[in-house]
Amino acid sequence: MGRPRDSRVDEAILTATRSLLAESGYAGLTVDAVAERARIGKAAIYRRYATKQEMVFAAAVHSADLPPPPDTGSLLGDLTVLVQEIVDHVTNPAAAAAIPGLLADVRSSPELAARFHDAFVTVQQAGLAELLGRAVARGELPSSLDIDLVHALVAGPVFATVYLQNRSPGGLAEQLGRIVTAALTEA
Amino acid sequence: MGRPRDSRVDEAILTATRSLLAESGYAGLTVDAVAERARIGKAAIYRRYATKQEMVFAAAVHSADLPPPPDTGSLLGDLTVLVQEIVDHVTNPAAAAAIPGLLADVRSSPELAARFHDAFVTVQQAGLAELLGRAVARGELPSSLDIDLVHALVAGPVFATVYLQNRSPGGLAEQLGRIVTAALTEA
DNA sequence: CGGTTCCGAAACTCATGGTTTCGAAAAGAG
DNA sequence: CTCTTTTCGAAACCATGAGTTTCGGAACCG
Repeated sequence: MGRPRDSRVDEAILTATRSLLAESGYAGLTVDAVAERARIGKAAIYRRYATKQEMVFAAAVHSADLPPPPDTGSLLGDLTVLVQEIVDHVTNPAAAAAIPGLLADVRSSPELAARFHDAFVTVQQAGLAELLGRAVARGELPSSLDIDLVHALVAGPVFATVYLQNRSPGGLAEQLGRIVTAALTEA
Repeated sequence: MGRPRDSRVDEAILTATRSLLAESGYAGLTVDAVAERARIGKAAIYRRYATKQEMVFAAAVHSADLPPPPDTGSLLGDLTVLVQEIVDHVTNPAAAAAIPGLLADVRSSPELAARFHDAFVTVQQAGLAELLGRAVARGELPSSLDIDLVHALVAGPVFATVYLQNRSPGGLAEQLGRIVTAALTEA
């Protein structure tokens, strides 16, 4: 009942948020600037998102339409592709600007923390679990695997390279794919 | 010349900042609250630190008086101890609250970024380089090592466990020590 | 049509980072 | 011992930005 939301407004908000994230970073992003760039009123934003964080989350993370888990036929190949996907997501300009800020804000909001975990960590771990399951089925790996540990081993170095060392992760996918494969098969 | 700074004020600021970080987190920390808890004026804070970020940095990171690089006699032992030191630093309540926030703010301030990198990344890498040098001298490792990669391999999973997965890193030091040792010696 | 919800625009509140001012106290310089 | 400088706590002050509300008007459902 009543006038329905205009989906072009939805899209304009997300697009403006992404471009401003890339331009000004997370700290420099203001809701007024998003409204101005999207040529809409602030009320239209707050009708959709309760907080700035939710808006950023929707623009930079929720849109992480993860590709289906790859099947290259080998653990090494699968892992390398998965790492590359994480690298690609994390180096996308909007996401790169948003993720550290969200990671910080998440610590004062269990609500946002749960969403972020579902959309980011759980999704990555699901892809990883699938890929590891195939390796187990092929006999490449034993079935007793600590998925949290393997995920930390895969995603952690990407984060450290990009956010701690502030380096470009070129070539990291291949190196990390080899190392993790070796670590898992040698265990 | 003139009245010197009162070192008790210095200490009161840092102590108040640490306790408030642990209580309210980074987002909930206000400069007025620090001044009130330390029973000082805000001017005394801004006389010492240009921004809230610098204050937090001084309270939570700069105080990371890193222990000297351990020498346990083996690469496995040394790496395990180093990882445990990183885990301890990162799980200290004040630092745990501060680090994600600083990591986010760093991205809009090259000034702060450089300081953070020096006090955090460079320090960890120096300890790591020393430890690896000993292993090379003992013949445990070849001399061609990518220190950035090894650092990402060591620090990354700790970050992923604590900040992404939001889990307690108990037992991680031993597991990670074994895995990285294996990865380096099998390469 | 009538009621409800949307729209952009703009005004508003409130919290907070950061600056400045105040009178007073502490200390080095001469 | 006195003058000058810098500190001290306290409080007023300013600017920004998140979030709310109000407005006149338009779009849609029943």
